[in-house]
Amino acid sequence: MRDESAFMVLQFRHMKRRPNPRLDDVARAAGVSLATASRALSAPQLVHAETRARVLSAAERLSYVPHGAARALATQRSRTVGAVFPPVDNPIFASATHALAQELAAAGFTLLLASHDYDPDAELAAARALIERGVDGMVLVGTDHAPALYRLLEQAGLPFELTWSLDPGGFRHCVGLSHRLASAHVTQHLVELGHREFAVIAGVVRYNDRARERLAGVRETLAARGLALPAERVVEAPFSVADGRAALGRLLARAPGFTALVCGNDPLAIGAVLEAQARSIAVPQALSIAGFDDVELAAQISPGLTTVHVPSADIGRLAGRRLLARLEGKRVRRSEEVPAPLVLRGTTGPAPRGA
Amino acid sequence: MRDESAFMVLQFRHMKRRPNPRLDDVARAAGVSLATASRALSAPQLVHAETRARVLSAAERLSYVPHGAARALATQRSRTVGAVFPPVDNPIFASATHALAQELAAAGFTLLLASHDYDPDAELAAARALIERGVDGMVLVGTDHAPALYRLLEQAGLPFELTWSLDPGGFRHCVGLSHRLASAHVTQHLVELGHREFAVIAGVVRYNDRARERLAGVRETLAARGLALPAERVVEAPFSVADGRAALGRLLARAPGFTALVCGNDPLAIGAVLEAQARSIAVPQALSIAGFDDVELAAQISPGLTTVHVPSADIGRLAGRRLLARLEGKRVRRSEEVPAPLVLRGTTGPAPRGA
DNA sequence: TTGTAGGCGTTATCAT
DNA sequence: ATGATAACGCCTACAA
Repeated sequence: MRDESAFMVLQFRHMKRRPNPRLDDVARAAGVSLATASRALSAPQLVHAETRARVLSAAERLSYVPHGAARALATQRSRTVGAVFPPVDNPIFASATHALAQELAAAGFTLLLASHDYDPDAELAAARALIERGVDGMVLVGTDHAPALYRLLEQAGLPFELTWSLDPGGFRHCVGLSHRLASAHVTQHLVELGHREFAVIAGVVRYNDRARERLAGVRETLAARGLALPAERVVEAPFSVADGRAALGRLLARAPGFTALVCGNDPLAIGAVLEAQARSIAVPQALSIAGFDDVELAAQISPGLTTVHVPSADIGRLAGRRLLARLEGKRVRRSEEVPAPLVLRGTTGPAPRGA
Repeated sequence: MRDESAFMVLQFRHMKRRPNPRLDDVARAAGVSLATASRALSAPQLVHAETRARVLSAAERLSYVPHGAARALATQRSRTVGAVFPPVDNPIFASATHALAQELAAAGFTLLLASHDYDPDAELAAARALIERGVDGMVLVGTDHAPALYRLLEQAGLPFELTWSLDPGGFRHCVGLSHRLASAHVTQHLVELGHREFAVIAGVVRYNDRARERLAGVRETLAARGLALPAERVVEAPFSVADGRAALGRLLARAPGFTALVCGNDPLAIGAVLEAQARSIAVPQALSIAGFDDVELAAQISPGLTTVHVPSADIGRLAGRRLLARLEGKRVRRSEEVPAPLVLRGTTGPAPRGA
């Protein structure tokens, strides 16, 4: 029972707003018990239609807002899902975040979002914060995570989905693609165009299985054909168009003579295209360039960027859908692969004859 | 040792569905009362160093995780902030989201994120969901919100920050800039370059005060100079490079003869530049083009895009910082303006002589 | 410095 | 169909 006198004192002393109405107040206003009011709102079928109407109108009149923490404490579920993403300002993660949030909202769930800068410790800390907040499930990106994070999730019994990548062990829930395979397809395509001299601008591979696998895909494919990929022909660069430009500059200074350039992501590739054009290197006549991700701009620059289409919004949506299904006790297949087709546009072409 | 305890816990869970340890368990393991354990964790200075150490190690050993909902219920604060953003996949919002999340995390707060597609009703619903989750504060974008949303926030006594825009009434907390003024600067710059025939690709102005104000800035400036801006010279387009390309096409078909094109945002402007180049319209010799936002790519295309620099990450960071300050009872100035300088690059130049 | 006990706002298990 | 009443896990006066 609330202490009305304390409430009055507050009124007089600080002119404080009256506290938000509780279910208790709604019940009283509707002339029913607390229990009935609760049922009327969260299990309407259990209550007489007329009573229910009285409760609902009372709630409306008082502009009652349920208290999530109290509900969470009583039910032991928060209707909340956590996601910890590397820089959310990477456009591909941004669209996944949006899709995930929408998918969750449609089911009455809310997204708790944390981000970090490709730092496993920061990721662990962020995840811990989300778990304390009582998220019912979690979405992570890729498979490179601190062992302590996996332990934490498993000990807490929290369902989680890995995204973008497929779990190599195959026993964790994930929705993504084989970056190695897709990258191999790109490389293969260039080999078939007659290219023999390759260079690579890889994303930063540390703590990033996607970047690592993409690079491995190039390496494997070239090795299988007996083609060399000397160390000077491989540079790592962070994620931006400017980095792509600079990286191409470094490659050209260090080990010119390549006719095909495979990039770890689209911004890097677009940067490389811009830099090549600025140096009057004809793309694709003198240099073929391929990217990865298929961001919007890839189709808009000219020539259009050959790349791998990664359905990032779908990944976010699917991760949400799968998590929601699991929370309802449904079973989903452990590993879900999304299609990641090679998209051929204008930046790749036959190797120049003289090469 | 650490591995050992993890192993033991797993063993235990296997044999018996042990619920997660509560503070109670920690207290018992440390041989202190529940209250002391609580203080040791959330008000360490109130507890004897040695006792504190015992509690902390017990918590560690049991891998205790505080129950956020219970804590929130008891303290009436969730250490959580909500943000409801229009499509988070817009890169400018993405970087703000990232910065906001980081700023909050540094203070031990977590971000609840919801997004919508420029629909005030969806926004209202999303905000309501966040409020139910007990957020301590809220971040909104712009000033175009359902009156019911403002009522809701004020009734709940929730502190909130409007971002990107400045509140015209000047009495709501906000951190942003005058889109009208910045847009006027862009227009002014083009007028000074001798342009007299203008066209505009505006963002969709419905439910979007930023787009509306930017358009108004162009209109006002031209009107003040006695320059016309006929209706056929203004098109609205959603947010994308492809839309920018198409929009320029429409303008050229409908009312050619303009020498200056002001765009509501950078993707639209970049699309226009690409389309002009595809049509062999020299930029800026035959057509000057200006954007708004200064996304990364603006500086990378050639010629570089003249635009207004909007410090979106700063906006996110500041919104977080201001909200946190207010939650600590500090006062912040109601309206905080961020600098939004005009950035002159290569897409704008003197009007062609013959025009 | 530490312990005891009441309360935070719901849900859920009982009766009725 | 409805009502009374324990939980739920933690915080925090108040007492010792």
